[in-house]
Amino acid sequence: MTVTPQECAGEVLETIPLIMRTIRARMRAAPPLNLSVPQFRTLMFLRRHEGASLSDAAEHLGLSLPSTSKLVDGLVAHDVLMRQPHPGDRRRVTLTLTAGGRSTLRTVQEAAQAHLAKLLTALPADRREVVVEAMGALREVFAPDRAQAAERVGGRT
Amino acid sequence: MTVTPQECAGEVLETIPLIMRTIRARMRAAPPLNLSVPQFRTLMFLRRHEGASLSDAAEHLGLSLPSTSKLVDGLVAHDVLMRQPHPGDRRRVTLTLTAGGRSTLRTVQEAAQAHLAKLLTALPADRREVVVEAMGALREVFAPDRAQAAERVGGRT
DNA sequence: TATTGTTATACTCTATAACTATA
DNA sequence: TATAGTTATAGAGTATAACAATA
Repeated sequence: MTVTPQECAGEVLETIPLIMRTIRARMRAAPPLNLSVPQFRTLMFLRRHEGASLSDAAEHLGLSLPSTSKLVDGLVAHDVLMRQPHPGDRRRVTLTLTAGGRSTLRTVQEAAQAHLAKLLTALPADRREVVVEAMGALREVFAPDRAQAAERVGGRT
Repeated sequence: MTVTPQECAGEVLETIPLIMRTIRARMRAAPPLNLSVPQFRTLMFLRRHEGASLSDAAEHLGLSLPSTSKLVDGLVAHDVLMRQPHPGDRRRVTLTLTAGGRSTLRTVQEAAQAHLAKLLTALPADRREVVVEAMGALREVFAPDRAQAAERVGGRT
């Protein structure tokens, strides 16, 4: 069976928003902080890129600078993120997770991942493998710079 | 290689928002109407379910009734959707695409799908097949009622 | 009383345009 | 002049709570 790009695109268009809905709902429901998906992604990025600038974050997130700035406003207001002056270039800001932010992120990530994992137990292992392979392929297509395997919390030990 | 649910969940959590970002951006950029993803999904649903009620749409979309009502407000304002009284139960509304809405939806869907398809040509056919299989598996998990193959526009002929 | 939908209110997400401060 | 970021403005998405109309 040969799958055309059009067919593949149709499946993606049908399926991704559906999954997104579940991810969003779970993220918002996860204590201790009701993070939105963009907020979560911002924290994930900053955990991997300590002290990144606003522009760095905007580029990674695929958002405009004003949107990113506002996103950061919210995170700072919730005390999970710090905006600090950049030593050496006073136009820049340096973004860093607070200790609480680090802990919140860990908790929320584990909760969201655990919830998805629970749903995914409905699939046999070989179909989960297909899903993992597909996710890799899609990251190559949609974000060639981030095509490596995702971070694994609670994965094989 | 055995893939644990946790690993699989991590990959999904990393990848889906990324793809979603691209889908959203393309949808908003597609003439003749800058549809949001929820607006697009609403129209897709109503094309398949002529004359559905607001509650039907809300359930399919996974949204609250007030959110759905507001979503419909916007679509009606753009003349792509009609709200009509339900004959026989005056509490209900009957949602129907306008002729323009039908045409707009077709155009936007084809444009979005074509854009994704173009990106997906970067994958060899066997990896696209893996993606299609994975989408099917994920729909089974996240929307058991909609696990059939997606509608295909421009697929194999 | 239960169901269907809308209004009120309050956040977040997102963009473009205009602006400030620094290099 | 170019770069980094913020503020102003605007529209969409989303929820809960309160309400209105109909069954």
